[in-house]
Amino acid sequence: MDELSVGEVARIFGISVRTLHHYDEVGLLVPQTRSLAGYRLYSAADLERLATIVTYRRLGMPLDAIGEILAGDAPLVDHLRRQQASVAERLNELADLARAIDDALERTMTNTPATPEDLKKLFGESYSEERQEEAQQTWGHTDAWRQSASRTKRYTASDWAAMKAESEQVNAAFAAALAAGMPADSPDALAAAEAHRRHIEAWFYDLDHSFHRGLADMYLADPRFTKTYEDIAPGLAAYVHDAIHANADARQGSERY
Amino acid sequence: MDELSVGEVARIFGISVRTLHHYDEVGLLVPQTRSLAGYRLYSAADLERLATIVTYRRLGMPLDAIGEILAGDAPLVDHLRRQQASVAERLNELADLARAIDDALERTMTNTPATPEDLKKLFGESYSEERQEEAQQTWGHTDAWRQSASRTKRYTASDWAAMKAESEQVNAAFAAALAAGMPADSPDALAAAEAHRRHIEAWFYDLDHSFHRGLADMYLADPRFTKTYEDIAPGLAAYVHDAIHANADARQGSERY
DNA sequence: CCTGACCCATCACGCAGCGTGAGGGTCAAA
DNA sequence: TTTGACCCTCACGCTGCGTGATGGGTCAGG
Repeated sequence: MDELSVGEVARIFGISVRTLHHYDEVGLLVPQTRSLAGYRLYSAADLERLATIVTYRRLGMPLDAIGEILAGDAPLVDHLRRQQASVAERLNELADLARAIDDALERTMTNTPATPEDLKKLFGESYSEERQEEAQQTWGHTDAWRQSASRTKRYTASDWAAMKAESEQVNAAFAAALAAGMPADSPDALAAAEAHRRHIEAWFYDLDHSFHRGLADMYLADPRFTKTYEDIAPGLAAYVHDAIHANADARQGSERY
Repeated sequence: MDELSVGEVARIFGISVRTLHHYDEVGLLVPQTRSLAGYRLYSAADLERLATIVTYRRLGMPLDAIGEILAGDAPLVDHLRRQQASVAERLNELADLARAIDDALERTMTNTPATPEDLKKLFGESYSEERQEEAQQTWGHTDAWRQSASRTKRYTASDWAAMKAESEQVNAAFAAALAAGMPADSPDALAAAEAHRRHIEAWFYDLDHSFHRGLADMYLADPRFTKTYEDIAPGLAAYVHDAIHANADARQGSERY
């Protein structure tokens, strides 16, 4: 007898035994005979029918539609067209979805706050989590710190990059004035000091001229800040300090509000 | 109190009440309070959370992934990337499917025998099922009919269209020879007659020259055939008849096998 | 005759995300 | 107080099988 068991049929067609059981359950492919022990036995005709089923299944057709086709109740072409239409629709939906996800991804990327890793990449040694801790200890109770923290926590990597670029321009202005031999109370130096103040206001916290003086003092007192400026040009730290004080002197009288 | 019931929330977000129930069941969105009667009451915070859920749901994200994002257990970007990958994969699969279905459809179409409707469209009044019946009565017992029937029953609409185009060329050849004043035994007329014979052999049944004569006689005897030719050009029916006979005279002697 | 290694069988739950009743309280207006 | 619109909690249904659990069948070797 050339009748095959479930396992053999499954291997031949590359489908699972469970699938054959399922087709039997729903009446899509009921094997013509059973052995005495109740084993399903598939005839050549069954295999032919199964071949058709597997083919249409690969086209994503639902089982009941395949049943109709095999029963001759409905023309194949109709089902194929319906399949075609539904696949086209899902294809469109998926394409929309893909675009929506791409958009979301991009928006998320550009809106995601920078991670400590991002910051290390941007600022090198001058950024470290311990230094942040220390600063938190020292300044954490001040309004300026809280304001700064609440703003910077939402900064993205590109925000930080923009900030850095701007701050380098400010430093370059100081360095240029120093290199040109301008005194610390020259208009150029004052302009640089004012730009420095506005830069900090723009990115971190409100900074009036008296507070700005304090900051300048700290730049000289804390060797890490001093080093930052001295690395750019020797004498720059003191120059920046003096310029800021001169700027505060010059402007404080003219503040109006 | 600005707490909303399920129905209100559902309307606002354009989702179903059942969906809200489901989110509650699986713990994705458990409304903060219940009324005394057990009604779900959604707070502003709940609505915010729901807005996020709905957004990600529109991106096709599974509920548990959304849960993780909301819990802060997993970064959003990871999930978005996974979504992106899986959507891209499904998109490819669907595109393959679409192609497979198109192929299947085309194969099916080109292999599907033409229906009587197709034939009526192609041949107009000259095709009718009664005429087929009548022809079956008259010729059904002949070998030529059987051969023709067994071949034509598999012809598709495009096969028939090709046959029609070819037959019109043959008729045009006859008409041209007639219009040019060539006698029915001129080489052009003979060539047309031979083309006519081969055309019938190619599409319908084996046709030797003696059988061809019989066919020519019938074209004159049956007024429906006669009309077909006379509609093309007056005198064409007789001309075709004569040409076929002349062609048979000319070739029959030279037939070698 | 027993044992083991594979076959096969029939339940029956699981899944993903709700849809869709069934059966029964609740609430505000008339 | 009745009505009608809402709300509640089960609980099954859908698609096409995957994945055990539990229990017999078959065949070769000891």
